[in-house]
Amino acid sequence: MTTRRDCVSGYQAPSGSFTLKDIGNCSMNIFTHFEARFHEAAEALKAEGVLPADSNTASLTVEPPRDASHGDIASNAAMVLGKQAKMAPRDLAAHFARKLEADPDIAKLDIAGPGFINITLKPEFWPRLLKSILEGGDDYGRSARGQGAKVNVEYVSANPTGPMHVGHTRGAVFGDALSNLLAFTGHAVTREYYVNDAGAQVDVLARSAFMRYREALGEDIGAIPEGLYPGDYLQAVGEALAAEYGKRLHNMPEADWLPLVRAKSIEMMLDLIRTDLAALGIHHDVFFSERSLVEGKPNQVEETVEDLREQGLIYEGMLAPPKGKLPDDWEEREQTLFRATDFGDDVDRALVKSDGSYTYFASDMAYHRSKLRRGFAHMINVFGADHAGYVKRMNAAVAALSHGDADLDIKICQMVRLFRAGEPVKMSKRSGSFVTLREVVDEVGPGPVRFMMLHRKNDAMLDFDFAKVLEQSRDNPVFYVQYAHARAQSVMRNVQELAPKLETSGKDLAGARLELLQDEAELAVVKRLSHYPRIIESAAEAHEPHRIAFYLYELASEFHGLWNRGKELPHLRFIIDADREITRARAGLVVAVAQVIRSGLGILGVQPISEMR
RNA sequence: GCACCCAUAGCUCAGCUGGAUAGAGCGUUGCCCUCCGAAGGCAAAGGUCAGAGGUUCGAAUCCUCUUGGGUGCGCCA
Repeated sequence: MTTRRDCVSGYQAPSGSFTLKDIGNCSMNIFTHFEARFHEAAEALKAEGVLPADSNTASLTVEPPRDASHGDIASNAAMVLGKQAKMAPRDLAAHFARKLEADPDIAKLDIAGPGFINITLKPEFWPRLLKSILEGGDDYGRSARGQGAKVNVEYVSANPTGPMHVGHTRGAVFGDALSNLLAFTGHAVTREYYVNDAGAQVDVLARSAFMRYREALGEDIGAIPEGLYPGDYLQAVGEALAAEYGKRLHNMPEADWLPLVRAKSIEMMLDLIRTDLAALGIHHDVFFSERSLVEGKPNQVEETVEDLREQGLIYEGMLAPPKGKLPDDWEEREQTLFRATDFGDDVDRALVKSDGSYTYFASDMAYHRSKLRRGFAHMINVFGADHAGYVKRMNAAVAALSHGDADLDIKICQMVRLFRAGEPVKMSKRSGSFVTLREVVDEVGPGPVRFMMLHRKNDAMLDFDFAKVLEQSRDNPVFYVQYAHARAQSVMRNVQELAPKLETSGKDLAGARLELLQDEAELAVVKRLSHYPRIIESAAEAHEPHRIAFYLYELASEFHGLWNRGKELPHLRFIIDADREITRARAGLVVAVAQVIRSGLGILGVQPISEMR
């Protein structure tokens, strides 16, 4: 397993000062950098006998303190180790302080509160850090933490029976952004879509398309019968079938035309879905066919069941009826069951239907077995809220199939409620008045859709207001972050106007006299920038891309604050005509802010804008 | 009946996997600005973190129960 220490284990220069090279493989994360220092100090204290040799330092953390007056970096080292050392935390903290005070980057070391060790870094540390941020460019924040591990992210997986519904949007965006995030942190990500092309629903789809086929041949089909898909998006399928087959399908028995119509319908519906997803900038690497599991030779579902049977995880038995409301057609019967309860599920799960075919769960097990066999020890599934009930059984399945060697994290995206200027948008499946993904994207654009969908924790409900996401105010985070980026770009355009010869790339500005940035608000922005790698790593570890959206809002807020100071105090403006050196240094800060916003938006899959209009 | 998710300021929500005096936006109140470095700025008030126990140096965060809301609940996909 990867731990924070892994990425600094090769660190060789405990007495050297902080440079890009030293922590290059640590994504310039100053917190992991100093965490390594604390671990070194702990080792030294073990050697001295202050700490027991077998002390467990796993819960030692290094974080930014909540209150800026507490310095730049804080650690709980003395508090988590106090008990093991049989010492008062504050006394142990003094030992850590003794070990760390020689560090050339540390200006001040305080022991505070119950035993926190607070570190204030030397003023010259920050210009060096800003320089390394500028030199890092688009790679600033990137991390090797994933160590190239293969991760399979399955998301969307909507039934190929029609266009994408707005309800699919959140999971689609979430899965895509999470994939970006994991790729940015050194994982080998495969983006996968499971196509449910084997069940009864695609037969219904085929029959629905067949109606449209007859319609395309000129027949008056009247109303689409109950139970079939009425959507007019199937007209194109009917026409395509008519063009391809003429009247030949018409006189065939259903058993003959159904596979042909079904294949064509699924193909066209997947094209439709791919187009919808592309409108949001989403592209999967693999579209995995459920049908391929049962049609393949040998049948992979059978193989899966046999595997489990050999492990003694399959039995024939009866399930107790669910308590409370009993299904109308409940009949007790013996069935083939998977011992899901051995792996934390509530009940054992049926694998074979009464007609002898496999259940959806059986093929889902085979599907995850396929993922395992394709070398994925790490899997993430993004589900909608309506599938929350499947989490336990899927985890049980993966635990059984992998013998506990693989992990599956199922992320549930809660519902999205649509509003139009504060009024809920009514949606009714019965009347067919549902809002499609495409309508939302076409109305507000992909950027605002993506940002807003990621601006909530995935397991909390989300309100999406068509009016709000286009509003130009601080209240609208999409605007506020984009505005910061546009402002930064605007400053740089002005800089170039003033000094056309000045090189304004980040790499060039890394050579500016960044130590001239001494205003409190300027340093606050640099410090905020220093948090970025940490936000990235924690968001990746927790599988929570929304943290990036919130970070960007904070960064934008800090940047706007700096801009506003320039209004009150002209000497703090970014561009000082009479002082090229300070202008260049501030340009470096502005470019770094724009760079980090661009980087974060890139992970969220949002196109930054360079000019407000 | 059972399982899972949620509950934090008047409203909408963060809270970095257990840290210090719980944060932001909106709204409210009070000042400032009318500036194209535009699509405002500063400040203040506002909290029993749903409730009750427990775990420990320390809990909004972890455990148990209760209350209120959401989502599901034999072989459907």
